[in-house]
Amino acid sequence: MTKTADQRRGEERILYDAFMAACPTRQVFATIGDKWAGLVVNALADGPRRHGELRTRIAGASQKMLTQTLRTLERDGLVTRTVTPSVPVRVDYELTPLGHTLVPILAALKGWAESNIGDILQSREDYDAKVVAA
Amino acid sequence: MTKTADQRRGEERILYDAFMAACPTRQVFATIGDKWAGLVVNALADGPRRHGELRTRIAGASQKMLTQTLRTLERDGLVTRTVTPSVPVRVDYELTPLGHTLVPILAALKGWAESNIGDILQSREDYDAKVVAA
DNA sequence: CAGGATCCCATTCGATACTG
DNA sequence: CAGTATCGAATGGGATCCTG
Repeated sequence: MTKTADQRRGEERILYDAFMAACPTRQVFATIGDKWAGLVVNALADGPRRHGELRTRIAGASQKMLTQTLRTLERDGLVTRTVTPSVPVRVDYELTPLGHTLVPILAALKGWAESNIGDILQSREDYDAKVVAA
Repeated sequence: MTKTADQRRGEERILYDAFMAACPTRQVFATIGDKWAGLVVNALADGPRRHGELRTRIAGASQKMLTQTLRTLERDGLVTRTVTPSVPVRVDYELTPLGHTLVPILAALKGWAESNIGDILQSREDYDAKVVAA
């Protein structure tokens, strides 16, 4: 009976896993909270884009990450992928209706971020200054 | 002149770094898009909590991650950390006014997730079925 | 009770090279 | 042009032990 605490942790962890598996928010967060997904959705917000266009618009994303992100979004039904089998293949990505409903949410988040980034940066400076002093 | 493409990538990367450094949304996302930060903010939405309470409410977060997340949120000025030097130390965490303004945004995201999780899960099933078939 | 310090495994992501 | 495959570095995150 000495490991009661540890055992409890283990049980909590199992409960947590079950809870998480059923938690919609986290599952969704796993996709759209992704490093690139938000940028991609924004880049697609005002119309379809070709793969190459996205690479340009989201300069900095490696081709690997871009493809990977697009696959995830496609899997979740947020974007469609349309292949036109011409001579150099052409692939277009476009937001689905569901994907479009996400845009305002992201916009709200973006708005909040832009409104409060000043305070946050200031807070970080203060905090870091205090830590150095301590 | 043969490595033009590579060089362009490198230049894009530098521009990207500069852009990212100045992009408020991404900086904020780095904090609140974190695996645990959202849960913590939610757990604090309706009042201050002690460290131990948070551990219980967010069962599954290791103590390390909880502390780390709280530190980040504190640094960003979203929560306050109050130490009461009693015999067993007591530490309370509470959302700042700024932190509270984030709650509705998170709630919107949560609402969207809960509304659309069904479609998303269905889409994943369909997608996976197609992949297996291919 | 709160949380710092370590160890260590799993995943992420970028760079590079290759295919249709 | 779009995408896949592989490798290696970096990071995230959990388990454990220790302090005030």
